[in-house]
Amino acid sequence: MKKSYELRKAFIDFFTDSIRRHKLVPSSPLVPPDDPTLLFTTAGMVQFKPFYAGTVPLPYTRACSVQKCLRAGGKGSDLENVGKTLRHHTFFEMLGNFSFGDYFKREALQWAWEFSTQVVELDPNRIYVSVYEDDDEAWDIWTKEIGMPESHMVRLGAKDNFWGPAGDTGACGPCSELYYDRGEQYGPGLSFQDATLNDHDPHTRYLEYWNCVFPQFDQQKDGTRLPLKNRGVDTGMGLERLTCLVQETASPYETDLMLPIVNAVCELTQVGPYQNLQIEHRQCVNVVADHIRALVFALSEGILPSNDGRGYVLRRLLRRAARYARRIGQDSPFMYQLVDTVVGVMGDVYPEIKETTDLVKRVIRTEEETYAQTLGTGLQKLDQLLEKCRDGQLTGEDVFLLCSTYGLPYDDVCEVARDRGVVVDNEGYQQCVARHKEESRKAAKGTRFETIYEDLKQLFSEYGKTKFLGYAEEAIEYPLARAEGLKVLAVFRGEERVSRAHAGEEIAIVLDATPFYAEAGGQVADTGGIASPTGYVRITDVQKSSEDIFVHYGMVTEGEIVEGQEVKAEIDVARRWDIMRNHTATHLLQGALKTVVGKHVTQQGSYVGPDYLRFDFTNPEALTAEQLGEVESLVNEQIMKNLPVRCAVMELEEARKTGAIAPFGERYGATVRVIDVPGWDIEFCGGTHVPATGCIGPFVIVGESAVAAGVRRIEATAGRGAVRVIQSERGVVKELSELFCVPREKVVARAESVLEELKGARKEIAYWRTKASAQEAAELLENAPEKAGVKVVVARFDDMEAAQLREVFDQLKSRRSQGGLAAVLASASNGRVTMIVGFTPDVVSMGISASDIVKAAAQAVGGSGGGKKDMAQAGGKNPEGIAQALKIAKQLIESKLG
RNA sequence: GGGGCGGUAGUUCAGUUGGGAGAACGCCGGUUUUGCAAGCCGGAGGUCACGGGUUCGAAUCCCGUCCGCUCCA
Repeated sequence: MKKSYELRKAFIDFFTDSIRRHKLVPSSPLVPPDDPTLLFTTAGMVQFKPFYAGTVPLPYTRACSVQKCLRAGGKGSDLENVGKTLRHHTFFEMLGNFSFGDYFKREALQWAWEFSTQVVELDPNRIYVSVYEDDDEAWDIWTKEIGMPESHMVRLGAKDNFWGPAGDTGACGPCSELYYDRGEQYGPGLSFQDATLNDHDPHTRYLEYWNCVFPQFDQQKDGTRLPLKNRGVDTGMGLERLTCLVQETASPYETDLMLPIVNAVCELTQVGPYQNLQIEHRQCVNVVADHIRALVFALSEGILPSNDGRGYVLRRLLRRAARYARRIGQDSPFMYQLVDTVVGVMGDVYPEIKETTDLVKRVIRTEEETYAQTLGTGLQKLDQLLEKCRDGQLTGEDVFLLCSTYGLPYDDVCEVARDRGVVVDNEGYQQCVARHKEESRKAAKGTRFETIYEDLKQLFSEYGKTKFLGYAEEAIEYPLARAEGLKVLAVFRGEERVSRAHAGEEIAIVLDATPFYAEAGGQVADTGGIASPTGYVRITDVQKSSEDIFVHYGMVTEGEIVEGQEVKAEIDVARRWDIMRNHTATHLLQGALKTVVGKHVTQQGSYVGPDYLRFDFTNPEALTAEQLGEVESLVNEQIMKNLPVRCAVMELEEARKTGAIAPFGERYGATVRVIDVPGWDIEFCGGTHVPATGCIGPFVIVGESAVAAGVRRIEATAGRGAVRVIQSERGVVKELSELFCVPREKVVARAESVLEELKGARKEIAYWRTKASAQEAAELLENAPEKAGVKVVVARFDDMEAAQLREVFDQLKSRRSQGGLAAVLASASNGRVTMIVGFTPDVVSMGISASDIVKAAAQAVGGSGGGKKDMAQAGGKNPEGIAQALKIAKQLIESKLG
């Protein structure tokens, strides 16, 4: 029986042989570089999209690959199907052969047939085929040239046999799919046509295993389809399914690719042997086995679970797996223990997952633990809501609240409610979900280039991408700050393309070439100005579109600017120097971190601006003060060596050989810039740098913090920013040393002793204050008139706060153990009045409210107040009125007592 | 990108039209005990995330920022 690794090899050998001559291309990362329309690589053709579109020169016209794919978020997600069917996966490997303007349907189909029947020796009589409804060409190739009987054929509509595009735009076209009849035991008497046309194949008797797509259209953002520049072939065969057919297992989960993982799940959860499980329980195991593979691969590429974008997809994968595990009685963290199994099965083919094993385990475990906590608080909240609901129904709003706010899955809510005999308002819940989705969708529209997207696209087709002058040879030695003779290609005011714009208007400008760097790779955009013969524009931001059109945002400050004009552009060169210093310093920092903290340090993001830089990287724990000091020293040493900073543009493959760090992967076929600080750091980078490290000047780390679980952030500054930091810190120390009248090195000890003294003094003050107020309280009480068994104390203290007045009242109360007490106390300080009125409980029970009294009295001091019946306070701005206020309060209390 | 919830003692949290910052556990001291656990008595520990605003007065209301959780895109 053929093993999965033999099948991979057989496929590659078949297509790279001397007849077929395909170029073997390595799998691209799961995160497609430079394709924001796509969350993940969902098919083998993703990395070749520009080849079909014709936006890059073709390095070859035939290729084949074994591509790791993830279909778990966004368009083309199979997440919900995993567990429901036996054939779906979120993570899988796709074997594919591709033609870009080279061969077309005939060769593609013949080779698919040949590989199926002769190389892996599937039974020709059990192969069936579908074609797109009006694709007679493919139909004829199958029936007339290959000899497929019409009884083995079916024509299907766009839903099944029109593929793509991957993402929102790009290559798409009709396809022809190969199916394999797995035999009577998976659907007795079921015909191929009935299975595919009517979806009558619950046990997947006819397993679709190879999709041959013939891309010939280029789908636009608005949905229209233009002819594709390089029409060709794009096939994809799921390795898991092929292996299932060749090894004749009941499902892909029982092949040598998945079974070791499946068995490990069974062992860890102690459910017993997989073969003995009921079908529902098997599917739970499948879900865990599938999702853990997806997680290991995605995490190894540096994505971390988070609450949006790709990270959110990972979080959902993990939680879905955890939820299914709970169904088979596993409610404590365990999945992190499966990482080794996955690496054992896949690590030889994909060595990248071997290098990150520890980090991946740690991330998974933490995520499992936090999910358990989320579920815990969610269940607690559910408990409260169930207590509250009396008529035996949980409203849709409540259920939605639990899901959207506390993250408790809908299924779990229903389950618990059912056990308590409570009905769930499913309809109301669905309404809430629909409303929520609608609101989110509305809000998501209107991203940066949405409104002028079509115009930018047209500019691209007319003029090509904006030429960035900052990469020019002379610019590397010294930033190219100024350029003349540039042409204004377009001017935008808001969403509208205009021919001219006037002083005072906020606009966006596109030029044919520019010295301005557009924000990318963490480096902020340049600022500066654009001068035309008739006006001047102050530029504050520059962004580039996915076609590399630079859009300069700014305001017309003088005259007017007109489309078609020749203009001069000048960036703020001092600011650019600051940015370049910080950027090169960032590279030195990465090198230093790898040296001091360890090789596992990988970049998670960065920010490079004129005044400081930020660098996020993977590390499980905070750096110690010693490590930070060492990193800072190492960076400064590299600066002092004045190393040259070299920049080279080369092919990706060539660049890889240099050992350059490519943190987020690169699209194949592209040329890349490599920034090399010899002997210290080499990485792919599109940013601008100083010519030699000596230009950086001093480098200072200003902070270290956590960004997410397993990710730390260092903030630092170089050059002028660093000088400012040093000067300001020296200033602080100097001031302190002068204040304390001690030399600098004794400042800390002195501050400590002063704090200690202060603490003691405060205690002492509190002690004496209490004692003094006790004394005063005694006297007050002694001299106070008594009416109806209630002592009425009215007194003025100055320079006391409300809290201190209350303290006096407390003293009075504790001295008046028998009989009632009413107190009115006031204080003036800094031209403001504070007043409190307090009663003992028996006074309150006579129907007098402290709050009413204080309100009435406060009017005399030009203020207001309020509080409770037994204690109220007020404030005012008129100290002269205190005597009057006290009088009013006294009279009111006495009249009520009387 | 948008919606919801949250940030109070070392920890888990309470704090009800805005009016004395609290509980439990943990910690320290004392007492009891052969010793330990437990009990009893006492104590320390808080920029109520941060910054503005409203108010006589804000943990509480409003606005903004940061962070965490969560759902959707």
